[in-house]
Amino acid sequence: MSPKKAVSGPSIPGAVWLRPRPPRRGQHGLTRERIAAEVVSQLDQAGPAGLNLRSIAAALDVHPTTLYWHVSARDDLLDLAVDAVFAELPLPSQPSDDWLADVRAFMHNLRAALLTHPWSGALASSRPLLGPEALARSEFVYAALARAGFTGDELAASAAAVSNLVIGSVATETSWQNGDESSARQAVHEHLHANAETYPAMADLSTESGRWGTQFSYSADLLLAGLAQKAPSSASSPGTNSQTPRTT
Amino acid sequence: MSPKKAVSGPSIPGAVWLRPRPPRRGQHGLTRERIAAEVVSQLDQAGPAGLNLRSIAAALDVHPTTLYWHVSARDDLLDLAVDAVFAELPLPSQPSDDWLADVRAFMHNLRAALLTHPWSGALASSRPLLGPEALARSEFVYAALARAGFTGDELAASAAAVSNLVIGSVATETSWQNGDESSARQAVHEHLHANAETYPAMADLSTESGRWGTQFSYSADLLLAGLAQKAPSSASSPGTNSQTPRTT
DNA sequence: ACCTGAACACCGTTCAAGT
DNA sequence: ACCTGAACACCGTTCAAGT
Repeated sequence: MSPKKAVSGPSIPGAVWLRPRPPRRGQHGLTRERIAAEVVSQLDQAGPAGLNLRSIAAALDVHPTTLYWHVSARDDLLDLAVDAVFAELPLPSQPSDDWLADVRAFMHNLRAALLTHPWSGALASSRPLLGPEALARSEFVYAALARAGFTGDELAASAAAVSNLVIGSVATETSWQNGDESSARQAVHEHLHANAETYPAMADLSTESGRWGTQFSYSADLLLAGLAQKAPSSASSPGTNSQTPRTT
Repeated sequence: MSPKKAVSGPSIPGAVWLRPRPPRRGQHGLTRERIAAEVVSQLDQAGPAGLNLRSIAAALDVHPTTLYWHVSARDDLLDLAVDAVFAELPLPSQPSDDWLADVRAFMHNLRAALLTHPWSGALASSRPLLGPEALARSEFVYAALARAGFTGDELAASAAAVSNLVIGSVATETSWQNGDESSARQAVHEHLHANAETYPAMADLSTESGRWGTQFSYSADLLLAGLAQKAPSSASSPGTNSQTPRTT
């Protein structure tokens, strides 16, 4: 049984972070951090479907059921792992004077971190991100957008748009990579081409890979252009009217 | 064993659609459509975690393993279910003369359809959407954006941005609703407030629910503003903010 | 072509017991 | 406070056999 039986813990995913912290370290020196690190490493190797408590426990040299002292369910492990990925995201100690550049950099950094662990995009999109590392990054984005003049609901919506676009993009991208991407891409391309009358606009999509990066960049720039345009204090966004965000 | 053993079928999620169609109907009149409908209904009741082959088979009055004649794995069932949700999305038989309005309407309609089946957002964000119903909707968006003048990679990136933002938003929104949302919201609010020094910008976020809709709307408008601004043939987008001069 | 039936390997979680 | 050990209920998938 977990310690301090769920004082205020609602049963949503992400709820690990809302419960009181469990004891620091046991006889085996088992901590949430060590567990999280092992989960990340096994997810990297086997993906979410291949994750099981028994092998994690084995790697940590404890009995499988021991894990239940430190977390309350398998789902908690995924929350720990996702937050560990966010920890890899560089967090500028202080913001620059260009909020738009800060947001753009955040988007690209977030994508990079999530791509390093291909399972993380899908997980991040399907559970509240309430871990301390994730919250710290959110705070950074909120601060940048607040400098742009966004407040209240519009601030929240702007920040959500930024995260959702990035996380959604990475989730889509990595969902292709779970199998043999090039052959999948080829099969889809043939399928669209064979049904060119029903899908005229999509019929001649490029079959080349390696376009994920440029396409993401352009997607991000679309949103950034909208942010720059709608920012209440557009004076603080040097690039608004004169030059639209770069297309790298 | 599944029929026509995987001629070109790559092992990604979404691959059901890339394999040759299985036989039409068996002795029990079992079809992919009937299976899909049952999966949707059980997902509505129990969510993805509660889905199991045995109860689906029972509801369809067949032996559990019979399902393997019609699909090749549990994962295929999820693909069928997601495409069935897309089928609920109204698809205008012909586009209007306002591409921006068409895209905006699509975004709101897609959100509405996905919210009807709270499990669908997370699934849609984590697998390629290659079903016929999903492709037909993609085609509609591509066509609208093509009218705006987007081509090639920029067309693909624009369409991806639209879907990814909507699907990502819904996935986030529904991930809160898997448990007791109001108490979760409350707990997070308290947590942020208790750590107001570390999260100054997020500290006084509204704790009210019912803001999902307005926030989504604003998020969508941010992207739409970017699309309008960057559209090569912006003449065809009547609703753009006239104050933003295009540079290129 | 479509479905059955038995069987296998596995997995998350429980609970009482140890120290 | 932390961990063990046994046990339970369940679940996706296989394969050979039926019609």
